Amino acid sequence: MIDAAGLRVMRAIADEGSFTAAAGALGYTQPAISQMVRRLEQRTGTVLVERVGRNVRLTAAGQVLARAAGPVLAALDSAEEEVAAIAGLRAGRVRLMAFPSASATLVPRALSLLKARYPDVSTSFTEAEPPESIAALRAGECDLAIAFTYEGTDVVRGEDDLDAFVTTPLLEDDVRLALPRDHVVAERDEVDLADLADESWIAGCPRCRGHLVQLAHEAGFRPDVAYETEDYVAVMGLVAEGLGVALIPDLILRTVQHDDVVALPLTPASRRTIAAVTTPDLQRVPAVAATLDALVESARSQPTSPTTRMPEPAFSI
Amino acid sequence: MIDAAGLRVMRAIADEGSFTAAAGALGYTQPAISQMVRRLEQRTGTVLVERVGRNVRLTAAGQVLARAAGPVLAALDSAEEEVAAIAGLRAGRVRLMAFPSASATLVPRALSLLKARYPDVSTSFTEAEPPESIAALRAGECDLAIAFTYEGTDVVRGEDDLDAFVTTPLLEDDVRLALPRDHVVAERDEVDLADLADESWIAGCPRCRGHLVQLAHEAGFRPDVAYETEDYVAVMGLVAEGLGVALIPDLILRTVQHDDVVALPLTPASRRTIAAVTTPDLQRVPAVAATLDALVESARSQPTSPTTRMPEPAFSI
DNA sequence: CAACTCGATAACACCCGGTTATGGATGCGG
DNA sequence: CCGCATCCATAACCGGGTGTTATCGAGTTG
Repeated sequence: MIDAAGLRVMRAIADEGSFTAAAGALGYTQPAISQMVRRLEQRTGTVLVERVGRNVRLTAAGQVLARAAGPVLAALDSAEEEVAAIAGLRAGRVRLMAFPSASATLVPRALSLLKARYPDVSTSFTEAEPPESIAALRAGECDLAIAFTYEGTDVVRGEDDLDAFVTTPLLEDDVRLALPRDHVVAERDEVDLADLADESWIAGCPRCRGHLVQLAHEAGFRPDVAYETEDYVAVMGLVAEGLGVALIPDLILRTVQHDDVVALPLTPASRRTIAAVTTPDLQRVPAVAATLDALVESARSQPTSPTTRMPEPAFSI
Repeated sequence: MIDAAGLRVMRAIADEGSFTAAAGALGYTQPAISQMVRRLEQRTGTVLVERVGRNVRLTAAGQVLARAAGPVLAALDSAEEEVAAIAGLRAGRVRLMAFPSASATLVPRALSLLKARYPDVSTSFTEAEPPESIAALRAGECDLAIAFTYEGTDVVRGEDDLDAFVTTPLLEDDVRLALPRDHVVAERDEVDLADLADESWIAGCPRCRGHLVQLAHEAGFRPDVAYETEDYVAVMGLVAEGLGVALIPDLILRTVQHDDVVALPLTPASRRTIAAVTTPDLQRVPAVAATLDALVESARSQPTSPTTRMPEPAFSI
């Protein structure tokens, strides 16, 4: 019934003492004020201003409205400012989820970039493997998920919600074979998986294990998975001790090294794609977009090994 | 930029969890909400709701608006209620001014009537003779003035602002001649002013004195004004002691009596009109209108003497 | 899989809320 | 005392904000 514009006008009249002056203060013309007051008066059914000679004066009811204007307009302005802050990246929040090996490299750099640019955007970060992070994204518990997929398969499984998500490729990461330095094939430049059909295998996360089984299947054998751990430091230790061989993404080798372990490229090459996933809506949230930018930049500045390269020019947003 | 309607919509969405439900709660249709949100989003330049599957969820910015809605709308409602209270006579204020003899009779009864009907309308009352009360009315220091005028002249002098004021006649009050009981003409039923040309006169307020001089002039003499006082009790005392004669409005004789004084009708009759004066604007203020009604009623219920009668049916409002 | 329901969109209508142009009234100053 | 400046009111007009109905596509559910 009564809106912010009305209050603004009443306050201006109270402050300025005349319709014309109020109009000037608000950037309106005088008739606009005149009509606004008339509308307000017939809406409230009360006289709001007393026309006295050439000027006007507020009645008791008019003063009530003029007095109410302060708090209301202040609250409105502050709400607007808060939203503008979010829009202008002077505020906002991004909830990020990433799988462990991204947490070690991509994410810290990206968050640091973001912090440098928009110190007032707050970020929260949770480690989660792709399936859970996508679920969290769908549930609205997360704004940006960093997931990976092995060649061929899609980042987001279940083609049902194809454009419910938008994925931005960040890195392509070669999968290498880790084996003890004293292994017979450790001398080679590259290695065929079939040559290791009889080895004991060490598998990582469930999806990585699935990928291993898949690759082995293509090479014509079923791998003997003797150990399973998601901790790649442990994997390296196991490999170094000669307890087995493992597939390890190149990105991890950037942070986890072991003198007694060599990591060879595979033939045929296998590769996983690391991508940021969000929803079309969230992607338009400034803080999310900024984080995405930071992630892309962080990925671009990763030390590139010969086998880890940038993905195709990202399917543009 | 952002108005109350927008906040109301955002809050409804937050409360109801869907556009359709929000529309229902607000009495709108669903597309109205849909478009409102879109407008808000392009005004703020920010995503406010996240479309997730079939439902929607507010983004951080959207939550800011939904949260801001509470205080703002509450303040708006309370302002509206306050104005409605004034309109509905559950609040409001009337500043009344009246000349002394009205203060004694008309006003107390009117204020008592008003208080009984609208206990929450507050009244203030100041005694003032007509010229000052009209000035106060013009200056906005008073909402309702009770003035009187002697026959012929207008209540509001200065015909310049004819319809700047609106006057409501309340009573017609005969002017009588007060003289000592033992005076030679005290036996008559009525008296001609010319018969008292040689008396000493006692004058009241400046205007009353002016009226006396005027009447005497018409009767063909200049009155010898020996005493001047605005206190009618004193006037009666002076008359009783035979120090002079006086013109006294009948209304005053209702409250001020003296056994040794008789008050006779004049020929030709002289009469003053007592009227309430306000401005057209103020007359439409409920509390003022209610006070005016009470005054009219109070006047109607005054004990009527044969010479004090109701005025012509009031020139309608 | 069908049905229901939700949101988006298009097309349309209305009136709110601004504009310009003009007139009447007030108050001031020569 | 009479213009003149100024203030408010009003008329006419206009754009667009804000609602409507109708329809469609898509997600959830039995």
